[in-house]
Amino acid sequence: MNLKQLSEHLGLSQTTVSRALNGYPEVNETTRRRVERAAAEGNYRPNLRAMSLATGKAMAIGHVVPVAHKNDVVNPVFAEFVAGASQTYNLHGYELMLTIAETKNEESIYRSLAAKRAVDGVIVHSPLRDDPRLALLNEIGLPFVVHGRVCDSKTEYNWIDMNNRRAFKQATQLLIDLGHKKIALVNGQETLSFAWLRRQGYEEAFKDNQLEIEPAFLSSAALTETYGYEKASELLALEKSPSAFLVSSYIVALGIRRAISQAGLNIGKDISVIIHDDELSYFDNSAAVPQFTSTRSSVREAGILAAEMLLKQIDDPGLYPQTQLLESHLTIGSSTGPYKA
Amino acid sequence: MNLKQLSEHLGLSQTTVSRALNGYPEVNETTRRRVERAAAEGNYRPNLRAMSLATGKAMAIGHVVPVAHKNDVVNPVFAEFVAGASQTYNLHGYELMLTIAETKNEESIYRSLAAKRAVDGVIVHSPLRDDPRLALLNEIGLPFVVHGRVCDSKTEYNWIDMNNRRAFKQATQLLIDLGHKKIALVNGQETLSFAWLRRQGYEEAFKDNQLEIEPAFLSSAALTETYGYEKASELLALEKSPSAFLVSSYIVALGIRRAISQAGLNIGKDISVIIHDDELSYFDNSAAVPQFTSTRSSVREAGILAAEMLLKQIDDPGLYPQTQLLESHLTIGSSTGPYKA
DNA sequence: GTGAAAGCGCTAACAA
DNA sequence: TTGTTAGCGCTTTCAC
Repeated sequence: MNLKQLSEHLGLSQTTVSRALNGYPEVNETTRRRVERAAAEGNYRPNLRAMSLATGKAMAIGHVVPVAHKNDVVNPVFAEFVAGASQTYNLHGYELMLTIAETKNEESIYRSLAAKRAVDGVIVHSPLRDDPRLALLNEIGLPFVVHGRVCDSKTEYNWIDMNNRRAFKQATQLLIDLGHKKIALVNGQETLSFAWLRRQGYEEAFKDNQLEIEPAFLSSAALTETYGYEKASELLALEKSPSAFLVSSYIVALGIRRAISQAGLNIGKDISVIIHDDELSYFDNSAAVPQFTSTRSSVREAGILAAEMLLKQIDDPGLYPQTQLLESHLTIGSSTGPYKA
Repeated sequence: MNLKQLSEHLGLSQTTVSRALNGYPEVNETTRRRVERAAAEGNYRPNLRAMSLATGKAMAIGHVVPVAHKNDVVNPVFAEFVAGASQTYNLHGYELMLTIAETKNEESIYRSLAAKRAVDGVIVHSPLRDDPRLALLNEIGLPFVVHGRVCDSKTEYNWIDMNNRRAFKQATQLLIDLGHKKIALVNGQETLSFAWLRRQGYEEAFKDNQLEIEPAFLSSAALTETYGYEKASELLALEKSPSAFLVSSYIVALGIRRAISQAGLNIGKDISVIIHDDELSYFDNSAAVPQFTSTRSSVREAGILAAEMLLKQIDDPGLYPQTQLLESHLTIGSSTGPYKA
């Protein structure tokens, strides 16, 4: 059923039917009712393509997720974030257009998205500390919101982020409070903003407590199980091995736990582990009462907010730039007393 | 730059330019070159909306991912699968339209996707044992491929799946070969096909070895860390507690490991754990040499194949139905010798 | 309050 | 080999 058929069926013009359905005020209320009923009965939905051709709006938002290498981990947080965004788009009649981009084609993907008029704006995922996409998107004039931050940007832009720096500072502080001094940070690639900020938090806590950082305890790589396993094996074999691990991802943590088991050590007895992932945070120490908190819902919340931000931007370009910093909810009951970050 | 401008610039008709760009054979090769160069220089890309309005093809595929509850885990396999599919779509000029659907609106989402002419076909994720979506999609005539299988379907349909039944049968057999009899299966919700098939594999292995299944060792629920933790704690507190866990997801495994640590047990010494996830599979037993294998790439492969299947279907509806069963690659070196499933 | 008509940017008969 | 013309299904002036 299309507009023409519907209007013929009703004995009205396409114009009137369109106006009735789109909430124009000049339509007679009785007519509107009649039209709405017929539309519902006929299960009429405007053809999206025709609509967007006529209005010049794509009615779609692009999410471009970069993948560095063929088999790299697609950021797992991403799924929840997107779920939130999707919810917002549904509410506003927008579609979500997903593109997985290998870094080499990335520029052409954004350009072609814009040139094809496929989307009205994009969400930028996995920002780098100094991300060339900002300049690119500004150049082609495509509205965007960054999920995360670009640390080294001189220009302003829309972003929404978890407070990674603060979360890791507090997690580190917790371990220090428990008496740990040899804390290994098993981090993501520090060209990525989130990992860089997490490391800063770690370092700040050490500085605040006038403790020295052991360089061998800092590591960063793509967040895979294998990385966690190999790094932890290596560190545990050291003469001066860490008494605690602060881990940037639960996938990595799986590997770390495997190495710890294999070394014959016991988490909570011989060693402490804190996992801090946007999706999942917990503290594991048998001296404590580990209280698990998932932050999953706040990632989804971030997706909702990012999408709203972007739609607002598209609606009213004057709002630029908007920003939001969300706190991570790492709730832990520990032997040092309840801890709330 | 649009077609009109480009053709005026070239002194040709829109038709010729369009034909040249779309590879029609009747175009003079010299003209085609000229057109292609001008198009590249002007960075011309056809407006997707106009194109799809004219052709009647949406040039987009929908991926509809169901989420049962607000904070349910979005299947993590999904990201890799989608990455594969996305790759295929890029190659064929299709877009990937993502929708996160709460089960209650699901029907209307499919209907509206079809009515709005937003997509030419859909990939169905997370199929149930008896999934009402098959009938729905057949009714509205939207081409589809199921990622997974609908066990109880009487009708034929396109699907691609990992061999869950076989993988879990073999994993169970491995544990049995190692001498385990008390094997807990910590599974996903068995209304979902994949979990149901995994359980069948588990049961088959028990039957083959004439072993009795302890009902208390079978559990199924949404795949969360908390579920793993609570279920394992409960089982480990039993008088007759399991000596091995066979786990359907690495997120759940995280919780199980937490419970095992807390119970003062050692994986590989007191207890064995096999995680079998489409994304990630490994066996953890210190008596063995645990050799880790990620099956991540085969999930991506499945995405590629599913997308190809769907595009073929759209191109030629006569091919219906197509199916593919992929084997899980669980490669393990164990004390019983190398094991290849 | 309603309708006629033009146009969004492309493709595809049909003509030449 | 190229061009003319008529749509695709909607929105939106402009006129009534």
